[in-house]
Amino acid sequence: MSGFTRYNKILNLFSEQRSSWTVLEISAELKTPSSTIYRIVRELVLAEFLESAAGAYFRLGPAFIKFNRIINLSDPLVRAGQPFLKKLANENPIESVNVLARLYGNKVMCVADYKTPFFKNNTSYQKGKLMPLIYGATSRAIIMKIVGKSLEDLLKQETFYDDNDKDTFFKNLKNDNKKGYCKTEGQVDKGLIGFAVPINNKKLGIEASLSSIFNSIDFLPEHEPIIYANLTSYSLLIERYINQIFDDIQNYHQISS
Amino acid sequence: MSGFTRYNKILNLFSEQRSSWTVLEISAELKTPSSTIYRIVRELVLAEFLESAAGAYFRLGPAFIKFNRIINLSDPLVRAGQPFLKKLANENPIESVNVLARLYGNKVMCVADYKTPFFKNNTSYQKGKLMPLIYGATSRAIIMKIVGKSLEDLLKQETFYDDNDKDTFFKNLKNDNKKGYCKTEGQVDKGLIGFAVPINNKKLGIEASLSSIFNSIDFLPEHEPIIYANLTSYSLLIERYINQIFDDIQNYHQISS
DNA sequence: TCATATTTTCTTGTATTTTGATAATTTTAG
DNA sequence: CTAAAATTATCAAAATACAAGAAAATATGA
Repeated sequence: MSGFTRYNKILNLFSEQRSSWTVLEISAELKTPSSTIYRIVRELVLAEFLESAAGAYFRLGPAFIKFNRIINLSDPLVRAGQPFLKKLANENPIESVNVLARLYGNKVMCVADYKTPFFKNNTSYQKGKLMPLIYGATSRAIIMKIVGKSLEDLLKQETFYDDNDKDTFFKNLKNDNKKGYCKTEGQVDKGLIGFAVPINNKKLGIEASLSSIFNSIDFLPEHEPIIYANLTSYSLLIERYINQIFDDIQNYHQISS
Repeated sequence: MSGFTRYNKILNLFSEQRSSWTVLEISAELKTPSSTIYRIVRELVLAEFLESAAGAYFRLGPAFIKFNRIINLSDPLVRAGQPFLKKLANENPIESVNVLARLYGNKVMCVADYKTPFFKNNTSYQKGKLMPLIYGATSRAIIMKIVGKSLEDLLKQETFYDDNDKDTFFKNLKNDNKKGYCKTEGQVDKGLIGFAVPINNKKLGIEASLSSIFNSIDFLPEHEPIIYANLTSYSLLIERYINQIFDDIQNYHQISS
């Protein structure tokens, strides 16, 4: 273990399922002497990436809350998309969850969302939660704009159920590209139906999607064109706004240098 | 620069005011050769603590969003307090922002909040933003339960305007303790009035506060007893709930070991 | 309260990493 | 396509992380 890995391995032990660890537990898990772990943990506590809790346990520290806020205030995608999610929700014909998601390694992560007040179910897409790459409209809308070697690399780690499953996936992807949007039902959450369109900005390296998710039971076929129209127009607005934010950042850097 | 410091120094350059940096800029700022910075930045990008953006710029990476989510789902204070904020808001006689805040080093940080739909102004207390220790009810309610050497250490870094200012501060603190809650007007944000009560759990090492903030213009003296009663009863509920969560965690660790 | 157990820090020579100057390569922009 | 900019690779010297046990500090419980 060397470099940042040494710290990252410890931080990555802390999960939704297990959010507190003692030094001895970490030491056992990573097969590393406890004196070493004590030293590293002390460093992380000093930097507020960990904090000590009751009974010799440690948990993730407030530095993450601080940096998360900075991202929310400054990430061009979040900044550009966040303000439109509520508006999109209000223009949808039925109760919905609206999600802005992006590629994160070879998973998909929601970075902003808005749920209408009376939408009862929960989607699996929650801010910060990693989601599978090949299931659900939210994810597929992101991949549909990726081509060639990039796509190949991305899918390299995915395992399809069988060759037929794989063929269907690629056929759907092609179809999505023709239509301009994705639609899936029950792929990620039973009882929910999702629609998504891609959001891209090559200059800024943004590969993302905007989606609206509904209860299958509320959804009627005549809603589809409205949903699609809303998604499309808001995705264009967001893309335009991203460019504007980019220009602002450029100007800022030019002035201050 | 050694150990985690070397990574932390770089990460801490990224702020609300300046959220993207090039390697050369970092190198100049930290007076460290660029070849070294390139190597460290590469490590941080690999771990997704940074990500590369357009034009050779880097910004904070999605790892922070991921870990922030884990904290929201698992931090005892956030878990215990979050569900009550909306209820507290609804029982207040006027529109309000309701904040759960905690000690973070020698600053105060909001970790959860709920604003009633028609509250127009913004408070400075935002999730993840560091706030001064000695101004505002939210902060003072946290310090009021800290005594002796801990208090001394905490205040060591604070600079009071003059001796008179300092005296007033300690007199207020004593008074707050007698009343059981804090009230300040316009200390942090002009036009806002804040009420706060402490939330503590010695076993878990929690030093926090619960507060309701109102527009001064909406506030009438007869609201005060209701506000105070609400804050007090919810703070007790939250403290009890924290204990329950603590027991759950204890059980979890006993079962899994 | 004191004695005991647990947690954490300290100490040390040695092994491992990190560093930074420079060169080589890749990417970007016109 | 070319030139500039950004990034990676190399490698010996310098810095530091490591492991193991001892020591200290802290928590626990009768």
